[in-house]
Amino acid sequence: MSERNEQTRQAILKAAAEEFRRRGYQRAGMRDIAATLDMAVGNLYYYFKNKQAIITDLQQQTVQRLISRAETIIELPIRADTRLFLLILQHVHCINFDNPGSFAHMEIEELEASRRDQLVKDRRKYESFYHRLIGEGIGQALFRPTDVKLAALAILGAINYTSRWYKDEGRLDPRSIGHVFAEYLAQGLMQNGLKLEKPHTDTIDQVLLQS
Amino acid sequence: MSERNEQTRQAILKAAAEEFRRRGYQRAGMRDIAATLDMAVGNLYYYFKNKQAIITDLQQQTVQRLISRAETIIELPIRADTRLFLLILQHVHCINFDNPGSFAHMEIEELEASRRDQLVKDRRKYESFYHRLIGEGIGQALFRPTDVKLAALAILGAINYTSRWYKDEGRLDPRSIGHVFAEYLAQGLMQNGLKLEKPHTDTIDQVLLQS
DNA sequence: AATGAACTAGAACAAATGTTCAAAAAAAAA
DNA sequence: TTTTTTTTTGAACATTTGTTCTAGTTCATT
Repeated sequence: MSERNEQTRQAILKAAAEEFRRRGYQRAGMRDIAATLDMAVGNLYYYFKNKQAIITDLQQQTVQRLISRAETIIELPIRADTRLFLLILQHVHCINFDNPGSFAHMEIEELEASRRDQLVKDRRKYESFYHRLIGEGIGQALFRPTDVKLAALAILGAINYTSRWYKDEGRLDPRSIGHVFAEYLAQGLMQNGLKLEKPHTDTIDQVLLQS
Repeated sequence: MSERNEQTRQAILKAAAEEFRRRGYQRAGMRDIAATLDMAVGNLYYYFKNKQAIITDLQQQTVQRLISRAETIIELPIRADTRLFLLILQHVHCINFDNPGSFAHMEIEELEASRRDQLVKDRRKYESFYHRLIGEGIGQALFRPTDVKLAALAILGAINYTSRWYKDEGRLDPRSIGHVFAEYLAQGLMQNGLKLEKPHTDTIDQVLLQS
């Protein structure tokens, strides 16, 4: 793999993500993606086996970044609610800034079994960080008792939905949105009377800069 | 329009919703929908102008029900947080029980302009109930100050995402899920130290039975 | 039973889709 | 420059898609 090769590959991924975000995975055709790059259709197949390989690579890249950051966050020597805040903020930032559009298409049911299984596995792994953190918070009586899995699904739903309405030209940037979401969704789990402890600004910076 | 006609029409809508939920709007073909009903493809076009008309009708039906219930809820002589609880619970119930699958497909960008505009208008109207209720709660110092529109988007995201993972055979029914979500998402807005006041069971029943 | 309307069937069509392939062009190596 | 490898092209193919159309069947009404 040459340097040039890898660059083109990334360019294709970027264009595809953009197209998937604009028109959805189904509607975005290989010809559209090629056209964005002033490239012939067939050339895409020199870099990717097929269309599924593109969306899979895209989502894999994103979920790996999410997991990598989550692993860092969960080990930080700070309160569970503060870590949950970071986890949420980072996720919003990732899918709207670092890897925009890669999570626009969520229906993975019809991917080839092997690709789908790997993705599902990684997503589960990422979700488990939420489960662990929420469970930990409940155990420490920081959070009130609640259904851990449902809470995680609520949080992830709110976050992932952002990629449906977020626009670069909009009123708020991903970081601001992430901040509001993190505060709302983490505070909502807190025991009555307890107040969420937000992370320091430099801790946030540190997390968002990772990989 | 005869009785028979209307029945078949509804049967088609139901089958289509099921198919859309299972495979997504794009992937669900007219032939699939017809096959579910043991019906010829062409016959679908006797009842609906085209595929877009089906999804539009489906979503219109759902959003009308959501609006209708929201109008009732917002006028109830109870606290704003309690009404927000009802609004959320009812929404979860509606898209997973009353009109399952109708919100599975959310990308309305490529509908004919007239259909899309009407849908967008109705969705905005429905969203505005959240804006009003959250704004009211902030005004009464029940909720802490926050970005009203972002909070509404977070709530709607969490709710609409349920139709991606909810299964009839699952651990929890739509009402239980709605209950947990409503409690979490309404409590999360509450002023520090204030506790959400849940509605009475019969109030909930009354709302869920409507239309 | 006869008539007209309501409904259904399924082949056919045009457009769009993902994908393949052989040839050409560009780049790198000799 | 010549040769070899890498990259690009764009036409062609097989499917699948939404949709149309005509002919047939079923149904209600008289």
